[in-house]
Amino acid sequence: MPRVSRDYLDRRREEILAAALRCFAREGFHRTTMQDIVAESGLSPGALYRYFAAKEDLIAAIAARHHAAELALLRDAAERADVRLALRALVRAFLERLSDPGEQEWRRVTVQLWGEALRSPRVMRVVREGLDEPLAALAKLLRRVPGIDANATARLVASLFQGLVLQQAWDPALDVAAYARAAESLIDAVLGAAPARHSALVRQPRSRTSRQRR
Amino acid sequence: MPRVSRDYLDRRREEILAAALRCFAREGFHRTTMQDIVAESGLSPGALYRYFAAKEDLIAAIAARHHAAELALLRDAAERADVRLALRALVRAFLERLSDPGEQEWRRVTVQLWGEALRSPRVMRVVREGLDEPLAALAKLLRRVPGIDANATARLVASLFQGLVLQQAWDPALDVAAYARAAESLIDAVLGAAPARHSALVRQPRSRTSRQRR
Amino acid sequence: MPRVSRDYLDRRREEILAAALRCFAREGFHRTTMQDIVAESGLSPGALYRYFAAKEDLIAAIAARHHAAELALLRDAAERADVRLALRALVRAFLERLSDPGEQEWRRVTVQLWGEALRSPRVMRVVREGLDEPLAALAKLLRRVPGIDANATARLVASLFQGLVLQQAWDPALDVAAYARAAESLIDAVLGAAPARHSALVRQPRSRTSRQRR
Amino acid sequence: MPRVSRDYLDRRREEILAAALRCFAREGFHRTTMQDIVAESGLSPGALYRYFAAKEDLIAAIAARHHAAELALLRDAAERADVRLALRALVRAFLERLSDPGEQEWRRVTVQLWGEALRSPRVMRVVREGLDEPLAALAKLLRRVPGIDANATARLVASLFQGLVLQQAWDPALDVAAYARAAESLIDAVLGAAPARHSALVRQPRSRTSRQRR
DNA sequence: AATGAATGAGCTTTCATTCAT
DNA sequence: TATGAATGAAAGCTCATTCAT
Repeated sequence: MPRVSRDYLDRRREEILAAALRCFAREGFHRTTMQDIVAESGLSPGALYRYFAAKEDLIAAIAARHHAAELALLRDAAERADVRLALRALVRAFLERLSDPGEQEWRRVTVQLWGEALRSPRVMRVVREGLDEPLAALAKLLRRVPGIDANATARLVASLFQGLVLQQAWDPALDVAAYARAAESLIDAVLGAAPARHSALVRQPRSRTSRQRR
Repeated sequence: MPRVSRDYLDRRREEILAAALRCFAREGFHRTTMQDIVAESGLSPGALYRYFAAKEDLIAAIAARHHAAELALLRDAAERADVRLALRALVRAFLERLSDPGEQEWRRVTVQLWGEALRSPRVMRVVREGLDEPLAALAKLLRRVPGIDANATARLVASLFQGLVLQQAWDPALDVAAYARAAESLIDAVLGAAPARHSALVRQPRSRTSRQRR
Repeated sequence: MPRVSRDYLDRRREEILAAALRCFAREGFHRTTMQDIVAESGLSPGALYRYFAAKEDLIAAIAARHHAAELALLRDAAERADVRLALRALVRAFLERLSDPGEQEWRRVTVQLWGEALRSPRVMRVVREGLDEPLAALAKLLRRVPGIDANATARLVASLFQGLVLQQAWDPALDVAAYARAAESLIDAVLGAAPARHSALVRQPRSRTSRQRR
Repeated sequence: MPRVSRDYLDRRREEILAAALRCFAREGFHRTTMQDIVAESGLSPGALYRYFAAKEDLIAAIAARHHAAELALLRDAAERADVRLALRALVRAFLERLSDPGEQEWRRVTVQLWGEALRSPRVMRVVREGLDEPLAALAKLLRRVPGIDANATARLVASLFQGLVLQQAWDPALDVAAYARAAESLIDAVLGAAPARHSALVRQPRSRTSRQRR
């Protein structure tokens, strides 16, 4: 019989994940100590361990949360009837996310997750699910396009997003909008049609400030 | 006046890097201890530290070596007169590398490097050089294609390779050849021509066995 | 909100300092390992580091404690109206301390501190405070004596104590009482009066056994 | 049958000791590595070890050299017929040494030696000889003064010198000349005579520059 | 005699996790 | 439930010394 409401517990959980995310983005998984997260979250070590039994659980939970959001975004875009419009919506949605400074922390952590998956079967499971489901959704969409290998092409599309995440993590001043425009041209070319107008792409707030990460 | 030849020293250095690479691929940077590398290399800690003053130096040296090889591969392909042939040669060369089981360790380490760069300015420097030079070479090549943003498109191409490395690291059974074929179709589409025959792509030695690492 | 009382924490701290003192006296700063202190204190390394973040902190804390006690002793003696009586009280108090076998460890550590100060700005600060305050108190006292350089003479007096500490550390069988008597004669001579009776000087428990430490 | 002259060997030995002294003065015994001395002396480790079989041998050799010079200085002064003149000559000679910047390194090392003696029986032996012989010479001199404890007073005099060395090591800007004057007044008082003129005391080159030793 | 690469025990410090209160 | 002091294995790295050349 819980002494506090389920809701309260969930909120605490979210706070911890948010604190952990900030730490991981700032210092990396391995340089972040549980004490750092304890300090960032304002909890005590004992309290923290009631919610997450190990450091790796934090990593996995963050990854799961992350991928759920991405899959939602993808499904949302993929519902469109027209393949081209769907892909374009996807590019635009993704670009919007990348431009959100609040999401930058996710980005940095994502890249670390990729490497971490190679070490931890636990993280690998989450990360692969995070890729497989989007791949399936993309492939389903692309199967409507004749003359292409839908599965392989889905992977190409995934690569375009992964590469962008990576390159932007390394260089936050990267011109995301130009990348997106080029990606749309590419999509148009593949879909074998005249390029559509790039109506109203979100403008990339290119922060030209020196990006240093000590 | 050194007691041993320059050559001997260089060989030792290479042996150490090879030992470190094996360890990093197996256990990850952070789970690999210097003792692990010492054991793997058959040296003593003191000897190891004569060659590399810190663990991070090993990481950076491995990255540098890695990128030099990749750049060479890229330059080699890019010297072809025809853009399409150059890109195709590049895809093929890359695919061959990926198929080489001896290179699998590099792949796994590469993905870790990506995350590590976010934490270590030292590694970031090496990693960015490892991207910037290929990007410049690709952009130079793509500038010959009218109507595209050469720089952004170069990044797209880089993404295709990065995504492939990542996806293959996660799943060594990935059908690299299918990915390559789809990439070539994509290139053809962008270059605005009828797809060429995929004459003799290297066959991917698909190991279908599930690989688990504790 | 600490789980244990402030008092408990303070006691632990003192225990650690006492353990460290024993180790330092026995083996010297540099030959004493943190593991030695851990073993001597009965704590774990982690616990030790909760109280003192570095080995040097232990040294500095011991020095500070030491000097506070000495300053108190000096101030106590210096409050006497008569200069001669004050100096004599000081000599006597000091002699008593030196005779206390419980203080022998402090002595041995003191001498090491002197050298350590030359290397560590941290220790130097503590050590200089430990000299400057007594010097000021002595000079203040000596300013009442006409015809002498109070500051320089204060340093002479300090030297008499320092030399005694040093010589006794090297030879615990040293005849401290004889040294003290000679010092009192010297003080009498300087103060330009007939030597007073050496009423009741504490007897030095001369351990004549040769002490060897490996 | 030596391949090189005895003289050559001796010169090498001296060079090594000089290099070691510089290192010890700069970094302290324990922070100085044999590699530091190797670098400072321009030799190789192997060569260094032909002359001194262990680090401690260097320390002991430096101490022995040091004390021989001091004893000579003392004997030189003590030869005088008049006790007062002898002591005054001693003070003056000592003061000159202290003022010599070339000797500052010895001073810093001396203080470390004092602590080191407590750890190393080897060093203790040298250090005690370095005190006992001067004490004997001083006591012999002071036995001519009636009504004093020659041995204890010899120790007082030694303390005056030890304290000066210590205090100057901590603060090179210390007014050595004032200290010497006060010491002479003290001697005069003890010898029961009117203070003599302080004719030509060596001037202390008071460097008021900030004395920092990192 | 000299060289300098190599040795390897041992150092200080860290940190994920536990558990008495 | 929450607290935070405690644990202790293990990490990265150093350095006095040796010895094959």
